[in-house]
Amino acid sequence: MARDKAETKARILAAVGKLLAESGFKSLGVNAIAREAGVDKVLIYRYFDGLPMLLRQFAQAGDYWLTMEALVGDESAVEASTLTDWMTYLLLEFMGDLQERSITQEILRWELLEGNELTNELAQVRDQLALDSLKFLKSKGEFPEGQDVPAISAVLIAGVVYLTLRAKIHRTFLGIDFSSPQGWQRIESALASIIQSTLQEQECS
Amino acid sequence: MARDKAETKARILAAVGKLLAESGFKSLGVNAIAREAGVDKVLIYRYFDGLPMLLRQFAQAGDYWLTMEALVGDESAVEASTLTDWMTYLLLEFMGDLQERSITQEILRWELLEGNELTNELAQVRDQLALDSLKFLKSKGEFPEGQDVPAISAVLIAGVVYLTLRAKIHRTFLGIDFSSPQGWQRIESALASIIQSTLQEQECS
DNA sequence: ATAGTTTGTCACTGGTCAGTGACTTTTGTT
DNA sequence: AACAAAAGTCACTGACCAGTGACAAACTAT
Repeated sequence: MARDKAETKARILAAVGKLLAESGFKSLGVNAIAREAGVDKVLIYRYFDGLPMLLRQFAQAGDYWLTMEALVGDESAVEASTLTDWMTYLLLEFMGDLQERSITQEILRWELLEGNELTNELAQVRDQLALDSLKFLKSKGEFPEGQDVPAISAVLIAGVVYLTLRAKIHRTFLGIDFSSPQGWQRIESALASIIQSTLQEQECS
Repeated sequence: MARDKAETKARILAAVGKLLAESGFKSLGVNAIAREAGVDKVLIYRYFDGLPMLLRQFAQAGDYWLTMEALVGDESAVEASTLTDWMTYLLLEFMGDLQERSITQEILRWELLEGNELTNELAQVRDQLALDSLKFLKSKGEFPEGQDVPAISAVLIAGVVYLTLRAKIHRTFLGIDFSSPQGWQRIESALASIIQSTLQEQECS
């Protein structure tokens, strides 16, 4: 092997991503990483000072969520006018994006079992994204009185995350089939419907 | 130790529950179970034919969810009249109950990583409970047209499960503090509000 | 070119794990 | 009392794991 420290470090970092995406965090150990990278494990200790520091470094390179920029960078391209439209748009985009991100899903699974360098980093960026989204939404229209929009968002996002994580393991949940686009279609409609009903001002009792 | 096969089997099963509740499924191995039960591990193979069969047996003794009976056994004791009231009542009871069930939570975590004897059993009972609930709700009032109540329920239940599992590991989610009763209060209100808005017939446009 | 440092290889320790075979002790049956 | 089956003990294998120390090869600065 060519003696190239930078290259070796890159291979190790890449191996972390590949293992996470393909086999999950369960099998993410020093030995497995070294094997995957085709590198001696002692280099992990030498270059990264152990697994925790390696994970921290991996986290920093992270690109685990879409950004507000990518979401609404060009507002005019999005067909949404009302607060309801925007919130629906953001949540469905978030869901679609999450489904594509194997690594992010894996870190979210991890987060349910223990906190570590990776999950903390991910959680921080996620919360920031949610905060930005809420601020953005506020600019699109006043939140209805008496509705705790952050709490409602938390419930819906939590639901989306759970369904996404679970769908990778089990086909169905509560009788809904998540192996078919129809199942996801029902969830999308349900989300849209919930947002619409909940955010709409109730002028008549 | 007294030579009592039945007693020994009971100790082993009890050890599974204790380990699950206290240390999670990660540490649930043959060695750990035998150690916890104060029993030689070879007996696990002799009496249960290995870990998978032991888990299956553990699952059958299961009492992992509340039953419809316990929920609405005495309907007159519940202050709920409308469909909305009932659905809110069921979901909040479900949430409160889940928070108390360490073993169930642990199996739900497990379910997000892999399927096994325990998670399959749990999922089956859970789905049956949800089905019964929906049937019960239907007896309390027609579902509003154009609303996919099962899908909406799935989203809300998924959200509740995710928030419950996550709260055991991290204090906050999207800025909401789940270590305080106030945080959970906000979630409860949000759920009630979502159900109310979504199920309510919209007579005025 | 030579000395020192960096890069990478290798072999090892001590620990945990699942699983098995051989053993002793108790119990119940005849 | 004798014997067989059941209950429980013990010691071991082979595999994997994290982490470390000793070493060889290559590059660099003098």
